[in-house]
Amino acid sequence: MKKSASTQSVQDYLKHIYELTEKGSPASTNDLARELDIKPASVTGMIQKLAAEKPTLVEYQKHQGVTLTPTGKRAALEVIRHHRLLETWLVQTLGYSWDEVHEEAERLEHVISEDFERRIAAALGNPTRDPHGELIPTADLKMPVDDTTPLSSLRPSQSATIQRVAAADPNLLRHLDSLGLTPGIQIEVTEYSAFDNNLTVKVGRKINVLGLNITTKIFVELIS
Amino acid sequence: MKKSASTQSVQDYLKHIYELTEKGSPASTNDLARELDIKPASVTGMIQKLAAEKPTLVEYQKHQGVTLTPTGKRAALEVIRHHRLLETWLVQTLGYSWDEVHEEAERLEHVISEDFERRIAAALGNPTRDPHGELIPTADLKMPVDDTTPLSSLRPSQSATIQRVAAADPNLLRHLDSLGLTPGIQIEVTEYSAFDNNLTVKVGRKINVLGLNITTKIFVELIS
DNA sequence: ATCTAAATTTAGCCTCGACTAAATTTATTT
DNA sequence: AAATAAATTTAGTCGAGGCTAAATTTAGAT
Ligand SMILES: [Mn+2]
Ligand SMILES: [Mn+2]
Ligand SMILES: [Mn+2]
Ligand SMILES: [Mn+2]
Repeated sequence: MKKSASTQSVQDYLKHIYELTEKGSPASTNDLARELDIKPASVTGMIQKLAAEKPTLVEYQKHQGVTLTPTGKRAALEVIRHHRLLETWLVQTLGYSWDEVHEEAERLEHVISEDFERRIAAALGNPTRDPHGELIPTADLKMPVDDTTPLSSLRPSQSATIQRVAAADPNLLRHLDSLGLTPGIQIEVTEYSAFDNNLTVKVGRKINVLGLNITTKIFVELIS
Repeated sequence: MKKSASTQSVQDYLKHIYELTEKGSPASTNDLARELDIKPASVTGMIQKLAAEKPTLVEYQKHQGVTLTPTGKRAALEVIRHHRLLETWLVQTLGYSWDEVHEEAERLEHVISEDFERRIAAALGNPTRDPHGELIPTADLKMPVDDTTPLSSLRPSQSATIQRVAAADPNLLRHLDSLGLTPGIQIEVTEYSAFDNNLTVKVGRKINVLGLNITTKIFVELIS
């Protein structure tokens, strides 16, 4: 067990590299710079440093982007686990709403101890998803597989349960909350417009017409 | 309302200057260096920078030590309030013991939002003392006056309630806990030895003979 | 195949906050 | 009043992690 003691900065780099490489391709300098809100030149510098460290965290080929080594991936999942457990816990025990937790968790994720992590995980009953429905990496740092489908792919007469809402913008989150579109909620698609891809969705007794910008961000599990 | 956004480092300096100047005299470079575990030369450098900042946080005279300005004092109390609320909250809601909380609070104190502070304060019922009995600065950043007396000044037949235990060493804290010497507990002094200043103290039905090293660290309120 | 635009890297610089070694000031003893 | 010791400050250096401006590579469009 190594205590690598990486900095806040390094942890954020690893976290965002993880997210950008989830679909398989390496993370580009520019994308990383945009996500981290750091200038591309600075990102190049940091990536080069990371790629040169003792236990290599990152695989880097000039002009080809970065990927994580297994060690780097574990470090990233550690931070992501912290983040998602913290969000869950802020909502459950301190009454935060789902649009408020991200910013707070963004800072706390870097400073809590492994002991703290264990305690909140236990207090919450080892949850598998955070308030937005994002999967929480397990204690041994494996990311569970997500088998949800985007709401945008459903068609009339299909019913489903909302599992995950992939949105960060607090305004959008509050809007979705006001429509009742939150994880755990059951919905039914009643209409589809091929022209604009709008879906008409029944939530409880309310009916909403949702555009692609929303339906691609909501992930559901079909009810057979 | 200014968001000064001071760094972790600056916050720790201010906090320790506050503590060292509580008895009236300025904090010396060396004392500060020892408390912060930073070399004296570095402390001089930081103090000089702090004394030169836009809203002055610190009063500094070469070779005469530092004191806090009202602004600096407020900043220090803000951090101390965070620390003590966090300790209280870690103990109450996550089952930490009083010898474990300090280290965790030491890191969290710098990253929680004012919103977080308000939420835990409210959830705890706006407590006035932390798990060690230290007074928690109020929401408007005033430090309540402490009117306790050291246990060492009591004499046989006097009874008192433990209010505060001024110890940081986890081993000592665990020892005191095992003796039942914790805030809120009632005690009675039955014997005093003028030779070694030992006090014999009755706690519940247990009798302990305590040396100066312990009795000067326990602060009580006399029962008239 | 060439030209251009976008992406990426290099080079040089900066601030923060620490450190060591050396100089200086203040305090204590003789 | 000196001499010595202790405390403090100065001077110079370092690593982390940013930034800008300029050079270079790669990718896209004729
Ligand atoms: Mn988040
Ligand atoms: Mn973060
Ligand atoms: Mn503490
Ligand atoms: Mn601290």
